[in-house]
Amino acid sequence: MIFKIATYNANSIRSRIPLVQDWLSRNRPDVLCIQETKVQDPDFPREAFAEVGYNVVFRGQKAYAGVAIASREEPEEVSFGLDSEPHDEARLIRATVHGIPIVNTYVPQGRSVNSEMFAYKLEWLARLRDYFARNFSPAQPLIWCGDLNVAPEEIDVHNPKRLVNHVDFHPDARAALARIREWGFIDVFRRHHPDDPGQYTFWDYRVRGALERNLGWRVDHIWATKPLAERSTAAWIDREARKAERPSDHTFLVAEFEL
DNA sequence: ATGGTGGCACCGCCA
Repeated sequence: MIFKIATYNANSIRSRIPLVQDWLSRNRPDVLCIQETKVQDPDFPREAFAEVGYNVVFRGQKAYAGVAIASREEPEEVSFGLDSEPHDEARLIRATVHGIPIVNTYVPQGRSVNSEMFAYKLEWLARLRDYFARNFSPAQPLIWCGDLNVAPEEIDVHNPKRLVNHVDFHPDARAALARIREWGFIDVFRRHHPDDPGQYTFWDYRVRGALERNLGWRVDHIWATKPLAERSTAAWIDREARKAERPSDHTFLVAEFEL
């Protein structure tokens, strides 16, 4: 079978219900990982997912962060948060779907390089590496996806020289991400698009004409351990979804695997 | 040029 997984930073799931329902109906992925749901669990619009044939598990809070995994099959082994303090349950959700463990994260953005929040981001990535090492093996199938809030390489931002002190492209953030990659992940999108510049998943609302001028960032990712990455058959960014009515500032990233 | 837009909170915070 072809196993199709997608990731999407919704920037409020309640604001994005029509867009997400339409996208799920047209694309029918096995799994959609969502970040920045921005809703407390009792108010999560689970019925909107059921209407288009999806189960959904989630953990959120008021106003910020929040993660969810929607899937056609019932998810197994669902858990929330890191395995060290603070758990940050609204930033990490894990589930097994069709036998494949999936970790969906909304990595802390970090605000500015000199802030405590940036130090927290770097610690968070280091703790996430430990989480993978304690709970999984790079020899087993595993998908890590989500808004990782890091553009890994120069090719992944529109102006690498100017953005070097941005929290999503700072050398320390890139090094922290590389440490996790070295544990045993392959960047599935890049595997299918080597040396293909201008492939972005996020265009800042605040930059005038950002999408048209392609002033974007590739900060949303689908990574897989080697045994699974070797089975990936395609990966693409759905740029059209960023042109929808009331779009998120991010768009959908999709990958397919032959299982 | 320390803005701009968008979302959700509530009268600012986060991205």
